[in-house]
Amino acid sequence: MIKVIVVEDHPIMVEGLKNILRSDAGIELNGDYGDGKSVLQALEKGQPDVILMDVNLPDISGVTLCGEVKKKYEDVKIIALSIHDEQPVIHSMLQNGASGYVLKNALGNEIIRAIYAIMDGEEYLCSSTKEALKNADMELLKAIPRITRREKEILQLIGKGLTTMQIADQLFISTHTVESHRKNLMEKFGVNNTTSVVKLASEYKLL
Amino acid sequence: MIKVIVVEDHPIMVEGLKNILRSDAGIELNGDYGDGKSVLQALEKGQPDVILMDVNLPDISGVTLCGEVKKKYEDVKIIALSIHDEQPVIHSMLQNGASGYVLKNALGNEIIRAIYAIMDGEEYLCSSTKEALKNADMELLKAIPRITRREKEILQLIGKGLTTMQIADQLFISTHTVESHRKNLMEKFGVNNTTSVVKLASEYKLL
DNA sequence: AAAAAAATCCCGGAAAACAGGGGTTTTCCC
DNA sequence: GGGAAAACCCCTGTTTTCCGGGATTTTTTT
Repeated sequence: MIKVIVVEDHPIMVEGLKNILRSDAGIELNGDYGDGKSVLQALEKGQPDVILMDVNLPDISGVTLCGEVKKKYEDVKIIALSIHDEQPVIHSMLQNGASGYVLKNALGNEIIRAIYAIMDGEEYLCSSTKEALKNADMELLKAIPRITRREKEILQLIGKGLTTMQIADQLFISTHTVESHRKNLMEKFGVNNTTSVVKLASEYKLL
Repeated sequence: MIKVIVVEDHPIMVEGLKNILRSDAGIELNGDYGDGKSVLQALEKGQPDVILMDVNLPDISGVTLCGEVKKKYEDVKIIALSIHDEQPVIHSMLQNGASGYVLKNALGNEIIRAIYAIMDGEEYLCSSTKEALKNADMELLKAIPRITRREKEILQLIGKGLTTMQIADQLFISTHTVESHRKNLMEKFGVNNTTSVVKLASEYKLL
């Protein structure tokens, strides 16, 4: 029996997943958790074979959670579940140790297939995910940029529509500093204006 | 028996909803559809009492679909299902005739409760939705701005990171015209820079 | 304790966006 | 069909952002 746990904050979705998993005799559902903290606690008392993990959780990002789980329990396989097909999101999850990536618009049996595939040591990507990755060559694929606390702070204020000067005033730093951060954000996101930074940040749920 | 149909593009979610609806003896599930077009077709051959409708569909926006369905079949009650708790989204759905709004992180029985409530002629909002609406007084609530074809086009190009001049070139209009549209977008969204426009548009899934 | 990363500050010129004005053509409603 | 509103188009001056370099001081990590 393959032991599976589900990490997902939408109860209706959990309901659907339970249903799907129940339909397969070789899979045993060992509990579900609505956020990152509770699953980390639960793992201390024993690990499943596979975690089905939503990428958007209420407390911490799926990318971070995935990395932490794999660091502590390297044998646990993780399948990412997501509504995003943005390449950097997919890429970041895989880099953080996920063995599979299945979009939420996938059919139920793709989940089952994914579980068996990764138990066989394969990496499983659902068809839409493959489609999304196909166009870019893996080498050039950008991950979600890692931004610092301060940068995030400034990003959020920019998102609120504040100008450089207003941000400087609010954080008690000079406008030059704000501009530096702005510049670094553009650099990290690989774009050349703040609008695009905000758009990407919004897509990656960084705001 | 209350006849219900589900409009939702995530099969796993549909699975969960089916499960929940099956558990109630007074509700009968009359089919599910993955996009707006197919549900409009299906409605021509007969209407249910209630439609559970996802706000984010692959083909048309839930807001539009809701309006169209209500225009043709005013007796059909609609419950919006959504992951967003943004006020303008909620407001727009309700203005377009939805009788209920339930967030996807709601518990299964909230769906059941919502169905019965709206069949009694009430309006049903789940607790998180009420929370989201509470802070703003209803009078001032902004709906999602209605933008024109051209404006949307320009919005998308801005979202791609193009400058005014690049957009002008691409659409064969002058930079001044682009700036006018930019201005109108800011006006309609009630903000004073493009970055905020893009952020909001992204939240409302207008890009 | 050394090295790396983050956060802070600085400049000047070029490029773009913004604000506030105007006008013409569609579209929609009565 | 006619009037109003919306959509679309254009212009000028001012403000803000962007780009290209810098530099110094804290943290954090190894």
